Amino acid sequence: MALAIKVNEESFTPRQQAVLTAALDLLVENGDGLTMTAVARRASCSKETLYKWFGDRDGLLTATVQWQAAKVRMPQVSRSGLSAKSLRLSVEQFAKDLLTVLTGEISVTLNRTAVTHAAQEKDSLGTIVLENGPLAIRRRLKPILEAGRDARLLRFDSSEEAFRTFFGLVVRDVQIRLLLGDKTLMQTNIDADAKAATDHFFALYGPSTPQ
Amino acid sequence: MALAIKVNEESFTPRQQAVLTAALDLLVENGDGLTMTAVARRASCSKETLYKWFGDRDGLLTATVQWQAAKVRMPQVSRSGLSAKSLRLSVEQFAKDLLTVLTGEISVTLNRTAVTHAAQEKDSLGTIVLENGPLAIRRRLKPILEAGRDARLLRFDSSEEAFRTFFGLVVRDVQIRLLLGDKTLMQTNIDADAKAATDHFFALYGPSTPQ
DNA sequence: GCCGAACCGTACGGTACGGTACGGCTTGCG
DNA sequence: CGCAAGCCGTACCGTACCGTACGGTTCGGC
Repeated sequence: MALAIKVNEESFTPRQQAVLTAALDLLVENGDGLTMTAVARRASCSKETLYKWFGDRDGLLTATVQWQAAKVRMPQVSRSGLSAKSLRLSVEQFAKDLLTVLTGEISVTLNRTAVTHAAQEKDSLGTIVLENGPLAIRRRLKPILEAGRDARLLRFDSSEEAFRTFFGLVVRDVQIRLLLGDKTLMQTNIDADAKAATDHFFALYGPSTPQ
Repeated sequence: MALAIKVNEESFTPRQQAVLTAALDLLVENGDGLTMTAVARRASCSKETLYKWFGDRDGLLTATVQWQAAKVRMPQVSRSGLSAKSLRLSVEQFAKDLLTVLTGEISVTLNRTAVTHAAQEKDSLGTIVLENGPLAIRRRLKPILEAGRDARLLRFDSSEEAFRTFFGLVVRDVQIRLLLGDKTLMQTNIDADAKAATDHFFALYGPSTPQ
């Protein structure tokens, strides 16, 4: 029955969170290893309890992804003093945080799980990951960009387009390669990549550049 | 047993290709619907034949993905007359082709399949898709970029970095959103997006721009 | 026309897993 | 103490699907 979205504000009991942690661990260490029996054993609970709490396997999966995705709150960047330098630092920090999260094992696992789920006409996990991933990022970055525009430190017509370009400059092909299991992708210093992406972004949208 | 990579040069018989087509159709129309029984029924062949030809389910899956991925050869762009205008047109055409392929149903299905596969410590499909997707694109675009640099029409230190930035500018968040089943992503005119990406790329790497 | 090879259709075994039922244990409460 | 509720552990059932076996049919070679 899947319980739809139950997490929004009312959280889980500690015991339930222990179960979700066990489920997430199983997901991370073996993508398809999330069987109800395995979760029950790992969490030292009974399958009956799992079904009582989460309805069915999909409900458990959804709760796990939702719960974990909501935990991935990247640190807020201060948008107080809005000088050219502070704006640039904020953006660069944002790029760093984004890359750090995206290249993490948990993010890769969650995205893989959601993609697999979406491959079966069931897009609920995909929606959750989208909502807590790219869209959450957008919601957080957009005000910063718009503040930068108001302060004449950035130029763009559509903050949506600006954000998506920023996303592309930062992420590039990193995420898809990780999802596909590419191991030749060495962690070439996230800091350097974030700095380069920020340079590019300001080259495109900075005040002294056309368009 | 999976037959490792068998496709490289020796192709499949027409009958075998009909089987692979059936398998691909099943994949596209229902991601997880690729059961041996379904393929056999769709292709009007016996399961015994499937196992004889492809070894096991993984072999069939691998053959299907490999065969289809190899078919996705984007049209070559001419790099003959290398004027500023022709280079720009080549790059823009490349962006268009890339977006067209990536947003296609077959590409989404293949990538989802490969991601799912990679989520199970089996990265063979991921490697195949990587090899025929991003890496093939890179192999084809790099010489164009380097020719542009030789002709002083582009500036960059590493063609690898230039390519990856291009990829990011073109793809942005489109692919991950499609893989996650986002339906709010209207096809906002691939041509316009390709043009914008090309503009950005030349703004960053064109001859009159620092860095 | 005969034979063997390839293949179709189907039935069957084995297994993995989702979901349910039930006995037993602990805990809190009157 | 007695009882009820919640939960653990486990046995169990039904189903889906992989992989195999086998009889029947088509087809090319001799």
